[in-house]
Amino acid sequence: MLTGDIPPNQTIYIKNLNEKIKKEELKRSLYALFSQYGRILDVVALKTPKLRGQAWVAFSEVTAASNAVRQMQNFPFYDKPMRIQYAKTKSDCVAKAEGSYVPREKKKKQEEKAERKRRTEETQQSTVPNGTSAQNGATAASFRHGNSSSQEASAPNNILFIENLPLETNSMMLELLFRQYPGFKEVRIIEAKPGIAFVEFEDDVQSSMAMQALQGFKITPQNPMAITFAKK
DNA sequence: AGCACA
Repeated sequence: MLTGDIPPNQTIYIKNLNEKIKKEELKRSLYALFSQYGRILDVVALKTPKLRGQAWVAFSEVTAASNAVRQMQNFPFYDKPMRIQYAKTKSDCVAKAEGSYVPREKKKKQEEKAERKRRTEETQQSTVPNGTSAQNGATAASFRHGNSSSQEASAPNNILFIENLPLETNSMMLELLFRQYPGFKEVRIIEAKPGIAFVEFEDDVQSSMAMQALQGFKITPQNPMAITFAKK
């Protein structure tokens, strides 16, 4: 029983998170860590007694969630292995995107079931609101998904692999960019292979943050950086 | 262990 019998869901449920991490930092780190698998619609984390140590990450695609469940299973995140499953229910942000969102009023779990049934029986006269959201710019996902020769995303690594750099890029330029992120250690360029570089951080979480922040960064208009984790 | 969105 690895993930239990929970059917695939575009939202993942994460538990065994380090409860000492502040909510905002936790959400940002989760966003950075998981955005390599696809577009993230929302990250939810609460610190209430019942819900601390857990979080939900909603993706725009189920396949992104599936990859995340597999690849990040037991990933040591703030010194604790993440336990990841599919969420049991649909996220509000997803329902909103489909136009099927109904704000919850005070209700108990039993009434929720009844309401869910009622909702599906209703004829779908839901008017989709104005084209909402889709606010964050292009990220890692744009590159990997748009690339026909792309394979599986590499597992998280404290070393980043940078491609599509202008040929004249030197390590000083890259260091200026990457050293603004915590945990930065060093840049390595390969003289024999212009256009690529490796950037090392203290750990995977910090490298992920930098990846998220600088993904697609353009040193020249023709050269959006493509950042992935280096292969181990 | 624990499945929410206020």
